[in-house]
Amino acid sequence: MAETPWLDDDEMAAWLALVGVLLRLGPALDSQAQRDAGMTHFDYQVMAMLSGAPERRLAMSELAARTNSSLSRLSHVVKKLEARGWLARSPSPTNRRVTECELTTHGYDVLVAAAPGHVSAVRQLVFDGLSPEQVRQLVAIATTVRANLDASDLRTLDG
Amino acid sequence: MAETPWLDDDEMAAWLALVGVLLRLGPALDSQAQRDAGMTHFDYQVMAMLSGAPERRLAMSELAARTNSSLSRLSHVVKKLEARGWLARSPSPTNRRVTECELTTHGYDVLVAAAPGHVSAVRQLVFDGLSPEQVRQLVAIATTVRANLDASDLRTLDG
DNA sequence: GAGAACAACTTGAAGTTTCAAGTATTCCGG
DNA sequence: CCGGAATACTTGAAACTTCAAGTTGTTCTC
Repeated sequence: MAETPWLDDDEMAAWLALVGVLLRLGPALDSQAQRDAGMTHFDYQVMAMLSGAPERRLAMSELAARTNSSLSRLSHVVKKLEARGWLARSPSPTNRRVTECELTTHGYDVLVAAAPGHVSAVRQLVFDGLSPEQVRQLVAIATTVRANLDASDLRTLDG
Repeated sequence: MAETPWLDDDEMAAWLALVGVLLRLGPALDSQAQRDAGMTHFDYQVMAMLSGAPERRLAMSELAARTNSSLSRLSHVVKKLEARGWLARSPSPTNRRVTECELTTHGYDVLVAAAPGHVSAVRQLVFDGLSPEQVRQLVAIATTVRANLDASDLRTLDG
């Protein structure tokens, strides 16, 4: 751990505010999606990523990467969504250890129906009151943090 | 829902980056805290908030507010931490429906031992690579988003 | 071209969080 | 000061996520 310089005032303020967002935004999005569309925010993300892929199809591991989730988490969720008929799994024709996931027509319809409410929630919860300038700042900041997270994944923290 | 203007390019970029952070930062912090201190990041937050309060004591509802959690979630977690001897509950002397929570000496020691690893993780995962300018921007942005979240809590979304 | 590592999943159990009730206490209007 | 609302929690069940294996298939190395 070596030496650990404490957080300065700005950093502490940023950290507290960020934790507040972290802890509240997830539940808030889940609650909206659950109420309006009977799905989790993560369910929505999975279907949205599929809908944007060619053929509305992706390998599980690729889908996990694009939804920022573990393969295990994805596997459980996909099983649930498959049971609802919103997507279907099938073995990849080219690599037999790969499972591909495809959004069904029904799933696509459900996604389309859920989209406006989702976008409206994101607007209300995140972008309301932010200037265009701040939105650009947010892109830069969040991108840097994501890079930090990716780097730490590899080093399992602390190196 | 009224009309729903879609997200523009900057907003979409910000949203995707933010979701990435949202989905990865929580687990990353949990994993560090679990590995180094045998606790959840949320457990840490609870104990840290108590340690900063006068007498290291707070009512459950106040603690819930300061940790951005539901009372129910807090209640379950406090029960767990109490079983470990890290904190103790007792009825408030002044208001009989209030339960107060106090960090024990042992709990304080555990917290102090966990702090350096936690701070180091926050530094590594969040602040690494951010300029002081960006840290200040983050404060402003996160504060605005928090205000949005608070506002939506009251209106239960969509008004 | 075996066998060892590795990669892509799946699964069941354990831990966490939410959800829906339920209980006890305090507040407030008449 | 009575009764209905609101507040402050607690609890058990359901839903979700992680964790630790386990399976099957691919790739690499000698």
